[in-house]
Amino acid sequence: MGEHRATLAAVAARAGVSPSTASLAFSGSGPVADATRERVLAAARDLGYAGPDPLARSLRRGRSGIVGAVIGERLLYAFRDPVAVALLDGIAEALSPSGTGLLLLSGDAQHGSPTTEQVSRMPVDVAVFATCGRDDDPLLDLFLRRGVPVVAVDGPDRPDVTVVDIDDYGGAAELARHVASLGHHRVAVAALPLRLDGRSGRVDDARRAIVGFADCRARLAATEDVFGPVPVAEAPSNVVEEGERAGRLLLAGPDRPTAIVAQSDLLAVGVIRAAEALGLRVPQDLTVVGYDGIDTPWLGERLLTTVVQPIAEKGRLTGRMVTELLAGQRPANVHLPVRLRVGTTSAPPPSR
Amino acid sequence: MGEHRATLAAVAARAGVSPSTASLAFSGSGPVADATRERVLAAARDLGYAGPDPLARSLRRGRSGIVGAVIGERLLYAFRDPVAVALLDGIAEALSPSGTGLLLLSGDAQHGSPTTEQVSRMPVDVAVFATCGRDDDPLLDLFLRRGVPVVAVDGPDRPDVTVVDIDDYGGAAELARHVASLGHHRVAVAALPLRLDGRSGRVDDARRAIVGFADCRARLAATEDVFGPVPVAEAPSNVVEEGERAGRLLLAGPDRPTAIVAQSDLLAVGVIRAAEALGLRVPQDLTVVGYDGIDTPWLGERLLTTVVQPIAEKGRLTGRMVTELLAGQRPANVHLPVRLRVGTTSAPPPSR
DNA sequence: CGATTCGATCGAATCGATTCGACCCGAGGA
DNA sequence: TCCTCGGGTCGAATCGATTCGATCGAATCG
Repeated sequence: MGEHRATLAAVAARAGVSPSTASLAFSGSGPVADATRERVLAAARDLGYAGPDPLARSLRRGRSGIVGAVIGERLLYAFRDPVAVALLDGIAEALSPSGTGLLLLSGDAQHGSPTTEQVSRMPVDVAVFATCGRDDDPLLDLFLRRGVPVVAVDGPDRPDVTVVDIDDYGGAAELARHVASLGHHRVAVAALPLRLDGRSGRVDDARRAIVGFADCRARLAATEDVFGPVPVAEAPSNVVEEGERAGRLLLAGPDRPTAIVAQSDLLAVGVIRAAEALGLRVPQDLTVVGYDGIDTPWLGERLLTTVVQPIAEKGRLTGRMVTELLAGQRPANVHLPVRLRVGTTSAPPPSR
Repeated sequence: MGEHRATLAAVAARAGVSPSTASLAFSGSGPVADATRERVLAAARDLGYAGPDPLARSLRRGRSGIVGAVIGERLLYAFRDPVAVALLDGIAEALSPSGTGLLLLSGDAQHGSPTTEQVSRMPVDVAVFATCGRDDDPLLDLFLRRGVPVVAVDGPDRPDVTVVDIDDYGGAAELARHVASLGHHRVAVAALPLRLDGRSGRVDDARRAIVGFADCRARLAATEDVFGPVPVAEAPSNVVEEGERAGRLLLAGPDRPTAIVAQSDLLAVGVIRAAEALGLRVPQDLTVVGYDGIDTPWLGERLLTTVVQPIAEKGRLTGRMVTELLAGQRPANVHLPVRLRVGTTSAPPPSR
């Protein structure tokens, strides 16, 4: 165990060839006589040499063969979000043929987690900001300064990053018009995190000023462009439980809304749970709508009224952007359309 | 864009110090006068130098700061499996303080995916076989040959790898005895993949001989030690849909079982769906039991009878094993206990 | 006041491969 | 027969940092 691992030079020496030839024998690039290759491979076998050291190879080549996926929250939360998972899967699938690996990175430094500096020191060829396209993410700048190309999903619209996003505003607006056309006036919003700092609860003006996520901001703007200013409860992360908390909060007040616009399907499921815990029927007593268009097994036969985004395609396209960047190209931004799906969780408000 | 990125040497030259001093100024290890450090940092700022190149640093240090997580199937499938996700989350959490990254690796080479060779060339300090502790995984040997320590979860019991697993046999046996004590004799099994080759359907003797996964094998053995040989339907991956297919298959025959033992909760949910589609009531007409003890929102108020494994702890412990290996130690194997949870999906067989 | 120590800095070796240009030699063309 | 051409091989530079040991001046100690 103490002995050092065999190196390519050692193998070359044993095979009686120069290191350069040994390298050629392994990498396959360049002409090598079959006999020589055999000799090198045999020597490698004798010495227990399992191929060139990835680190040395990467240093020389100038690339690591690794793509970083920045996910904002704890792995657990990101993985509970079907949208994030599908996205990562799409990236992984697109990357697979080239043998590129996917490295999970945590964006926001929290208790015990590595510093942003540390994270940006990871050897990635491209960084994908998967679930946290915050406008002013320091990590984003760090990667760019380092010369690492960045793809931002639903991310900030900056000239130096490639953006893949959906028509957040358009979808949210169409959804809002649907709710309005049913006759609702008293509407409230269960919002995605405005910023990843763990805060939750009712959003006041000060808090509202710092909305850092493009998607969250666009959806909220669309809703308020239809209904005017509405009460907003913020969930600290995109999970059912937090949707339930936000729902309880919104339904507790004296002026109970007749419709709640949740900024994601997971939050919507939570809101529905909160409503039912209070004895409210959905949609008879309360209309609840979501965003994303994921499977919602929690709801049984009911179909959530929501905006369906092309998740799988988003993932695939993101993956393609990455491979293009790896190939040295500068791909154009992509803006995907969404579609309103009217389900069984929206209805006219109860007549008083 | 064409100009080469600044190097530490360039920064050192501009600051009027030697590269060694500049290195010290960045890494912080070793004594550097404050004034000197300032000068170096200023030079770095001028040159747009964002810190040492991770690849070079890794080569010199001999470690990459990356841990590989080998997940057997497509990302999408692994992420749909709450057990796998919780495991990864636990690892990520344990790794977080040290700033170590988690690299997702696909174990089994399939269409379009990188070869096993390619995967084993990733610069990882430790490899965790997260959801695919196949006994004879070639990837496992490749990593070991390369000198990369391996942690196998539910993995093969080999002297050269660290194993974290649960009492699969014990749990499955207790579960089987529970089912037997209810009076069931005609029992069938909906099995996890015996091997990751996409095959599904009824398992004959030839197929049975190649059970490659320790957990799957142990659970099956325990069931048959109680009931004797039973019909087995194999799911090609651990998702609800495949459980449903397996369920339909098992329920289709002339000699319909009165109880189906699913090797995971996800499969059990699928089996229940299949049963209900056939007009069978669970548990009155059919007993269905699972394994894992995850949340099953699909079942509404019903509680699955299952074996609960300590998922979160498994993840944490796996993470700890990894950090110990990174510290150069050789941790001992861990074997976690499980617990039978009797829910509302098991009952005596219908009287004829 | 001479000897010792400590802090700050520097030189040079090293990590392990890749790759460019040069070189050699045998075969084919003029 | 001489010249080219190209397959096969080798030397040496290079990728970009880290780190060990040496050096040097200043401060401390006896």
